[in-house]
Amino acid sequence: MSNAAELPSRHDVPRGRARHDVADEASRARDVAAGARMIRAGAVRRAAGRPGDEDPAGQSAERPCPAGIPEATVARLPVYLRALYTLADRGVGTVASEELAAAAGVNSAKLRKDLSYLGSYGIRGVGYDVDYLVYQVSRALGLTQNWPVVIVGAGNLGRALANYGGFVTRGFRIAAVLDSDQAMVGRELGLVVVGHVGELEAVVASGGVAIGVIATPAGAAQAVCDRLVSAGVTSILNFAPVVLNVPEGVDVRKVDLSIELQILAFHAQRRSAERFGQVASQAATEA
Amino acid sequence: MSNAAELPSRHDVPRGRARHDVADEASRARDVAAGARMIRAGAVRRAAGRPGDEDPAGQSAERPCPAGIPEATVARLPVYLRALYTLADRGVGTVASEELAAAAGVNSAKLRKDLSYLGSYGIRGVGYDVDYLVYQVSRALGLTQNWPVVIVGAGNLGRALANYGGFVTRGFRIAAVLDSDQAMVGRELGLVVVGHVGELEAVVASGGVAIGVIATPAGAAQAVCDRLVSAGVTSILNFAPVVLNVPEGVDVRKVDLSIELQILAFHAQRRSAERFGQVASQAATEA
DNA sequence: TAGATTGTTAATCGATTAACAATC
DNA sequence: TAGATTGTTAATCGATTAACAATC
Repeated sequence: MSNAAELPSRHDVPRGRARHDVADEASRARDVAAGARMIRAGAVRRAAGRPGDEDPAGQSAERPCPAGIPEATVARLPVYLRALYTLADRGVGTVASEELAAAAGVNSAKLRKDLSYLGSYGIRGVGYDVDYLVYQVSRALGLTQNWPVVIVGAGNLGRALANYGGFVTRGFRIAAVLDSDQAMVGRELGLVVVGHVGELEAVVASGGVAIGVIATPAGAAQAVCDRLVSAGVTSILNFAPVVLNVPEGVDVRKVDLSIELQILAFHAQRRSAERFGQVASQAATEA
Repeated sequence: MSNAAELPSRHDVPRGRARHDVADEASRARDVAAGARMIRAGAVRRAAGRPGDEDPAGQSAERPCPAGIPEATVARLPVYLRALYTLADRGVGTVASEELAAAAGVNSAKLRKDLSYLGSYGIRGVGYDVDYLVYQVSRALGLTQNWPVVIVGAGNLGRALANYGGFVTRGFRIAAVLDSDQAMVGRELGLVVVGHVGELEAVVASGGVAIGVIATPAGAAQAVCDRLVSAGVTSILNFAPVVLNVPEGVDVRKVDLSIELQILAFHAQRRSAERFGQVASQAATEA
């Protein structure tokens, strides 16, 4: 199965848009070697290297950015992608960097620079084709694959995650939700049934799971992490409030409510301090 | 009520630690003007300005960092604070930057530089007093106040947040959980009863709420945000997958599961690409 | 004192941004 | 062509880090 055929399908989204040949953005990757199909053919070709390079094997569509994309850029691509989907749903066919940047909450120079790391997918004087850019950003992020994810911990948070719609959408699917509590095992959450955490290794192996989500209490997180890593998981999203120790080559991202709240508190305090001079915040002391 | 008296209490945590005069870290801020109580008196004085400055008003303890703390540092302070609490619970009285940095998952130079923005709270040749540093970091973050928080949205996520223990702990308390669904109103979540979202303005006003958490569906988030802002909330933690528009002076932080997953997917893809050359990841295509 | 560790310096690195030549 | 907008340059800004003087 080609990657292109796994482009997250948006054809289920009702739209009444007037635009060219949308149905087959996905097919573009397949027959891009056929060349100059549309206005964009030049841009696609250029993505492989310098203008004028011929890219005879048609690999530009397969490997658009051999050089590394800066971390800060990677972190913003999902935001752009979301904004692009919103535009597409509104029937917008083409968008200028200024508009897209506004929708994403960044400035346009940053947006253009970020997108330039993926390749030259815009048209000077015109803007970016929304669907085409959706496809290119999706592909850069690895979302033309469908990543199976295992969620460990079926407490409040794990249940929230399993029921979270955005999870099942483009690029990810829940392979399993596991819990150590037998009372939890067997319950239906979203589309899956909670399994016992003892199945962790089997689920990872049989499901080809590369991404694990830790939604356990803090005390259990490191042990679960160790087991995920031993089983072959190399990407971990950690909701437990602990710093996980992982070997080289394993990627951990952390989502931490209390840290976010504390950062907000810092700024709130600073604002109060500015308003009241040296006196502490009314907002908090009143309560 | 003085700020110092609102230092988040840790006396409920069972500990068997051998250390000096712990009971009254909180009181330190009150009588710090009394001066040289301990080895640290010198450091405290210096925090106000250059070594040798006299700081006759004793304001150093009230305003330790007149200059701005870098954003990157602010974001790490909560991580240090957590590591410090863990050390304190283990009965550790003093910690070197190398150890604390390891516990927090950063390098020691960064840790020392970060802490230096708060003041000079270490002792050369010795390290940092754990309890004292807990207090100083807490104060820098504004956690010596107790911030009332309103959570809007009592769906899966809102319920998870309301039940989240870390929420109620040091520095924050849930003033209300609100939902637009009458079927939800009246249910008990953690320590509070779900109210109707119509009460939002009243709750914010009467509770002196400065921090709002948006845990609604994407479609409702901007409207809720607007109402929170109108009501006077200037710090917002947004779990809805939308870019919120807020006026100048309102601080929004975003927690977004699908963005984190997408960033993980990017790195996972890159690792597969490195392993297999140009071929796409097995992990995902197998499944 | 001698050993240890902080707080700070300065060099390096990466990210942001305005401005504009390229070009649609 | 003229107007518009991209992609890129270069300057600026902020963050990281190793190294070490200060000093406990």
